[in-house]
Amino acid sequence: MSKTSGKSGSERRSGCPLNASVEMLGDRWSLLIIRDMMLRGFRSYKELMECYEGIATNILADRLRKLIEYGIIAAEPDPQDRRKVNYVLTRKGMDLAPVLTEMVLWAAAHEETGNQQLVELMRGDKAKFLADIRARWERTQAASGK
Amino acid sequence: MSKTSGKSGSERRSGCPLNASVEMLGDRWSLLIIRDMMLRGFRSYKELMECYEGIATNILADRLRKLIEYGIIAAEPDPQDRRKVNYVLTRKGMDLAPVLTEMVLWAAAHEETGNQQLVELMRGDKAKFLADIRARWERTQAASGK
DNA sequence: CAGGATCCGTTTCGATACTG
DNA sequence: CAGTATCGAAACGGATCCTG
Repeated sequence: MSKTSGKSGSERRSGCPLNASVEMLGDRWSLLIIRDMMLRGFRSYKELMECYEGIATNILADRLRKLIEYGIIAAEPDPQDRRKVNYVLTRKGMDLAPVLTEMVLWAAAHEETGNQQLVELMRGDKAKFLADIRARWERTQAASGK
Repeated sequence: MSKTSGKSGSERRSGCPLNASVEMLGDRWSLLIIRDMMLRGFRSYKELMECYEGIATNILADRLRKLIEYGIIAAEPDPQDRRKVNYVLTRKGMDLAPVLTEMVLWAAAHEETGNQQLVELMRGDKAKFLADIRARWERTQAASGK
């Protein structure tokens, strides 16, 4: 569908750093989903759904699908309950941690914001903060048998 | 506009860091506009327009208006040619430099990307890179009489 | 000519209802 | 619980027109 003018932007704008990534991250939900998986440890559709009550079921499903397609998250069966699906960050997704951190710090500096503890944690020792969440991620990777 | 259901998300999702900011940055163009103003020194409607040939005039105008409204950029008359308008980053906008930098580095690590020189510059000494672009910005501020 | 505003067809989003 | 189907609303993109 949609062959009105051939290329709808993505192809035209490639070659410059960021253009392709914005294609994925440049929407209202993706960054929030990644943030909550990274910083709050969310893993299931339900957790994400309840968090932002505003999101529609189909939108959440769609964003999760696209994030998977893009290699930022992966869906894997829950080790305890094989019927359940857990969404986990891939390494590529975890590598977004510095971006998210800088964004939270920016937001904290320029907007009213909640969760000052988290902000302080980031601001105090950014490198340590990043190392810590990465280490936690490594452990979950090991736990899930990867 | 858009008063279909009273509160369209922003109010419901406040309190958590990032929610409000994503409202502004979470779209396909805003981050690219900021990047080009910050990293490539773009200042005019025309420069931006020609850069991403894909963007429609009304969309660019709309994004510029919203970025101004949000305090990320400002419009001021060109000192040489009073008919022209220059768009410049505010301090709040410049403070996005670390975010942009991390994003570019992420994109460079995980996507094919152009402009490797820029990436190398960032990766080599991130702090110096950030200090440099901020210093350049300070100079333009001084030059425009602010 | 730069910097938009307006109109219009197309694409995407989002709320609700519904389903395995 | 974890989504899919549907359908109206909003955003987008392109072309054109307006204004200083």
